[in-house]
Amino acid sequence: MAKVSTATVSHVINKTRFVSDGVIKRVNQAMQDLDYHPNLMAGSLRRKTTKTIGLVIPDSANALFAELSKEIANFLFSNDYNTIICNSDYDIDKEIECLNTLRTKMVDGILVIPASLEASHIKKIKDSKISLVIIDRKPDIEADFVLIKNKMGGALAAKHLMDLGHKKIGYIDRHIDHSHSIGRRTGFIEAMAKNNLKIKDEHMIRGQGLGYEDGYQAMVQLLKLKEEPTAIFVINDVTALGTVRAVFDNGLKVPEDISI
Amino acid sequence: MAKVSTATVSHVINKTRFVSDGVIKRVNQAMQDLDYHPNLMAGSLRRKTTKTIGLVIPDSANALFAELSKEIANFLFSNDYNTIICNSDYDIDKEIECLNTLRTKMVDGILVIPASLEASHIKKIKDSKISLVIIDRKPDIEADFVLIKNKMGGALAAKHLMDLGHKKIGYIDRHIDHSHSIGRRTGFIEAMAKNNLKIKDEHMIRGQGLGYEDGYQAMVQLLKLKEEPTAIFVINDVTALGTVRAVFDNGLKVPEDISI
DNA sequence: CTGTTAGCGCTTTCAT
DNA sequence: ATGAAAGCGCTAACAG
Repeated sequence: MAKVSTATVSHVINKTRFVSDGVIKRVNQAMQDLDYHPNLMAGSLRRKTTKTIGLVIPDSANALFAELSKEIANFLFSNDYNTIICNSDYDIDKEIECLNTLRTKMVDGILVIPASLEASHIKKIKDSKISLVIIDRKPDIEADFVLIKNKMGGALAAKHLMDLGHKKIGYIDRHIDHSHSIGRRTGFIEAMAKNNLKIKDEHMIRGQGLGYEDGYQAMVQLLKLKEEPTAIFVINDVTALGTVRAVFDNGLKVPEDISI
Repeated sequence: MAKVSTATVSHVINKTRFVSDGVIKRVNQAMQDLDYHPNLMAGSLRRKTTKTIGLVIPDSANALFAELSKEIANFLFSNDYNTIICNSDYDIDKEIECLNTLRTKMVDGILVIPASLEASHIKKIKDSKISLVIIDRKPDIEADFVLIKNKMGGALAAKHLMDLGHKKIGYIDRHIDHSHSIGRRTGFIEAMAKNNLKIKDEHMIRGQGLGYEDGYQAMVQLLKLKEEPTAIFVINDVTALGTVRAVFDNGLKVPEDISI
């Protein structure tokens, strides 16, 4: 027995042909002995399916996206698919490059967390026969989406803080409104309104961006007020870390009637 | 012009044949018009190189590994390679599965952060003609490695804390010794010794594992002592987060002569 | 039921 | 300088 194809054998087993257990064992043994690994490239070319999925993501090191992409990759792996990860770095041109490369690599499907709402290039994928799912943002094209319940998230955050006894609650976001901002804020404000609470104007900080430093500066601003909030909602984890740091740098004061 | 292959054209341009600029432009135009994307599978099969690299990693969501894998993927992408990420979950069997899949997908090279020092399966890759680089750990096989300077890291950490004025420094790790543990601890202790300082036995906590809860419990133990350390070295980020939380839950006391 | 063959879409080689 | 053809390693279709 000179050479044996796994693929052939498994095909034989699964589909049409009968092969005795003995033969299967011997074939597998031969595969081991020869250290034979079937060339999936060839198979993919023939079968027209690569068993790989592309994931286009703005920043795979971002804690949320890292967790997300891990789960995606693991799920796909356990279903016999592999994942090619491609960082767009929140840059449209890179996103286009990613998409084109993935297409050229003949991935069976693409998952994309769009860098922005400008999505004509994503529409091109949709128009091809590659399967497409858009995650986290909703550009104005026809496609399958997996989205966040922003409003509910905002409401839950407000409820959590109110349950802890907070009444003077601050809100930190960047000044540009996107769907996440709007949804979360709406949910947050509505939930507070139900308890007859509202965010004071001076407690609503809308800074430049969503970075660590932005959170820091926003909090510094809040700390200058003569009436500080006792809790703050921050739109995003990284920004929140900056906020936390600012609080520490200025001394943490926990009111008696509030639990952390 | 019915169908044009990018690959052919670029080959033509780069290697042997001369094609006028006009033709190149027209070909590129046609490619756009037809929305033609060359099938890299076919090319790979023929060329015997896939322009993709496999990365086997214990947990791609771990902050350190996430950062690392992002940098790797970005670097490779900008050099015209793609990255297939595969989580081993610190499990040897999964690691073997990852390696085999990657091999079957004909990746040009594999980067692996081993799940353990047991590496006979990694040696098999090394023995094949797939390029291999081992990162972060050093199993006992011949290969190319990228390793951490643990001893230096430990020394730097000690120096940092001593520079801040700390003299009573605690040390949290799990009880099992691996190369990272040994290296960092050695560097740390030596650096302290240079300043005639040492870690008190009761300030050296060696717990069960490296999780958040392990860090928490270790710190709780330290906080029970009548003489607490004023600073702690923790072997790993996640563990350290647990430690920090334990400090907060028990009230943070900053001695006057110490800066954070 | 088993063995043979055509062909996936490229790239490389060979002939013109 | 250009065109034709072979073949990468598989799998699906087709004979026998």
